[in-house]
Amino acid sequence: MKELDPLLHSQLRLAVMSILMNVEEADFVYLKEKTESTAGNLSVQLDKLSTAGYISVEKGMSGKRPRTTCAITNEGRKAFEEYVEALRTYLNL
Amino acid sequence: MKELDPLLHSQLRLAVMSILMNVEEADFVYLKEKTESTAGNLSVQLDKLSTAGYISVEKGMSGKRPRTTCAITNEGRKAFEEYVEALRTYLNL
DNA sequence: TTAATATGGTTTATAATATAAACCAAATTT
DNA sequence: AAATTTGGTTTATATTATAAACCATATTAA
Repeated sequence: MKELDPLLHSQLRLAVMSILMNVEEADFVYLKEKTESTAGNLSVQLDKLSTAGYISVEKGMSGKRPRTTCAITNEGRKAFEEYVEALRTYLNL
Repeated sequence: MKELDPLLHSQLRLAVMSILMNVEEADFVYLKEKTESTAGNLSVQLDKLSTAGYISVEKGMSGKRPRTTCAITNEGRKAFEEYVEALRTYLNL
C-alpha cells in the first residue's frame, strides 16, 4: 500500500491545502475562520507547510495591521495530487 | 469543514479498515504482510479499532498455532463510509 | 535432549505530532 | 491612560504512532 505523505495527512494542514488548491491566495484570518482552528495551531502548521515548500507565506501590512498571505506552490500542488492518488487506493474511489 | 474521524485518520488503521471493507475476514499475519507494519504497531491499532467497535477480533487456534481473525462490523463500515464522505470535501472528489 | 530459532503475538518505552495556552506588539476603544 | 481587540508567535502539554523489548509455544538443528 502506498505511503500517505505525513505532511498532508493531518486534518488542519490538509484543510489549508484544500482551500489553497481552489483559490489564488488566502490570508491568515481567512484560513483561521474557514478551518475553525486556533491561531497558534494554524501558525505552527503554516510554518510546516512553508518549510516543506508546499506553500508560500508573505508577511505584509494591510493599512496599519499585519497581514499574512498564503498561496500554494507548484510543489505543493503536486504533493496534494499525489496524496489524493495514494488515498484513492485506501478508499477505493 | 467536516471533522475527520481521528480513529480512521491514521495510516495504519485506515489501511486495515480498507482491507477489511473488501474481504469477509482477515487474520493478523495477513494484515501485517499487506500493510507492511510491525506486529507491535498492528496489535495496538487493532485494539483501538476493536475497542471503538469498528472491527471484531477473534482469537482462536489454527492447528497448534494461535490465530487472530478480524472482521469489520456494521458500525465500522458506517464510520468508514462517513470518513470517505468527509474526506471528499477536502479532496474535491 | 537440549539449545537455538521461528511463529504469533502483547506490553511498554520512546519519538513524533497536534493542539492549546501563554505570550507579545501594535492599534483601537472606553 | 487603562482596557480590549487584532494578528499573530513561542512554548508547554497532551495525544498518537511506532518500534523495541518481551513472552509462550512450537519447530528445527546439534
